[in-house]
Amino acid sequence: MQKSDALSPSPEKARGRGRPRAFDREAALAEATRLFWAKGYEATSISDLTEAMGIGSPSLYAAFGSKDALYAEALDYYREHFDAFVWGNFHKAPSAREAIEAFLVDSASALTGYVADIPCGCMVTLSSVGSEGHPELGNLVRSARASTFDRVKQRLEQAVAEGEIPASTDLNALARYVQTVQNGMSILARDGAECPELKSVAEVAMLSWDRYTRPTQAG
Amino acid sequence: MQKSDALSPSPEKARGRGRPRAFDREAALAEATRLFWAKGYEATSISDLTEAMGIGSPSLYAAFGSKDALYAEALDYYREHFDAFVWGNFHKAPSAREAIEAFLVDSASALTGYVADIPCGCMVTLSSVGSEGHPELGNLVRSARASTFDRVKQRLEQAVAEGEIPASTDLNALARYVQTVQNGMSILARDGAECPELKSVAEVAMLSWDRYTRPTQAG
DNA sequence: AAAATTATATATCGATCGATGCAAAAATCT
DNA sequence: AGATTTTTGCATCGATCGATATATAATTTT
Repeated sequence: MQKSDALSPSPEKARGRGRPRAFDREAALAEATRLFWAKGYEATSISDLTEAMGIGSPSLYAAFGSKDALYAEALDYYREHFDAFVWGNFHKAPSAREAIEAFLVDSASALTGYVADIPCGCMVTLSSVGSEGHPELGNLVRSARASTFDRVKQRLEQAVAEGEIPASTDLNALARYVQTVQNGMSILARDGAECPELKSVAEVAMLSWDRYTRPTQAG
Repeated sequence: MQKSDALSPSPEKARGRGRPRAFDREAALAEATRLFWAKGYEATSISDLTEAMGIGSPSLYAAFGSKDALYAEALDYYREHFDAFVWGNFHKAPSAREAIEAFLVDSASALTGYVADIPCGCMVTLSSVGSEGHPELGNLVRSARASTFDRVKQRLEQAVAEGEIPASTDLNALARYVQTVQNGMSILARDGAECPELKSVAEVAMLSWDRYTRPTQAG
């Protein structure tokens, strides 16, 4: 008579001592992700997390193991649930130019919170984890940051193969450039830049693309 | 007989008028700046600071007041001693285009530590102070970040006044773009990007300038 | 319904955080 | 010289950090 598939959440929170009901792990992870995203790893304390999740610290440790492990899971959650805001149209675009433009324009929207009720800036880009004291998490976020470059460069290679851009193009320089612009957007977004402002940045940035992918000017 | 006039700030070795065994305040501030720069505000503890400075915590508090105040002084020290690496040629350039190009190219050198033995990335750009818990310092670094935009935009306005670029140019978009590229460079530099890589980014970025400052294509 | 299981809340752990009180020690002033 | 001044090193403060042991209560099994 009880199916109890491990997640039958009730939004009501039981206040009694003891065991009110198994908390919703997914919802708690979502809260943790938002908190880490908005405040960063070090600035987010266990107290902050347990308060936002509505659970006690033993439940947190039983469910996620440690603060580090929770952050790692939050990173996965972030990439799984929010990357589409930035990369969705990129992957659907028929040409590299449209893909890059979609990536930058959609980044402008996503990073400023115009597409959903989310913190400003990219959780991965703005994470300062790894500067000291957390080498494992540092490698994690660094590799996450590197994936932006990888995706862009891979798309550029495809564009070369398809003849969209000249084979003589310096794909590393171009991909680093795109990565640089998108990274910079996160910082501006965190400081309060608005979506239209960043969209204009994206448009200006694309002018370099047009120029750079046409080495011999042939108007 | 004694040269200490008891109320003029010692110009040279910063020898306190009391006990000469007093530590070198300037050198200590330099160490603190480097530490904050490399590790960030929250990740740098008082213990880290006192160890690097070679003093005890009471001396630190007597000399600087608090961790916050020390960070504020470190920011001043940073701007006073290292901004020239990035802005020196910008201010000397005869045209806005050369100024912007110098700014981006010199940023590539400075942010990757090619001009001196300094941490990678910009202390101001990468500072996550203000995300939570330190509103005063947050405003400080935010305004410091805003100064990049202000300087660039002011130079663009001058360029319009001098007829270097069309009056119809969207200076906000262009200045935000330059700011975005330079901010992004800091993140790449922190992740280990090399100087030549960022210089190529600067060159690609300048292609947008050439295109954007010529609204009616007249190649 | 009683027993066994499970996950919670309370309370607290040692370590470290930023910040200070105190007395010893060194240099200037008288 | 001695008295005063001032910084330092040692020790420690209360608060908070991340993490855990214990006890209790709701759920599951028998």
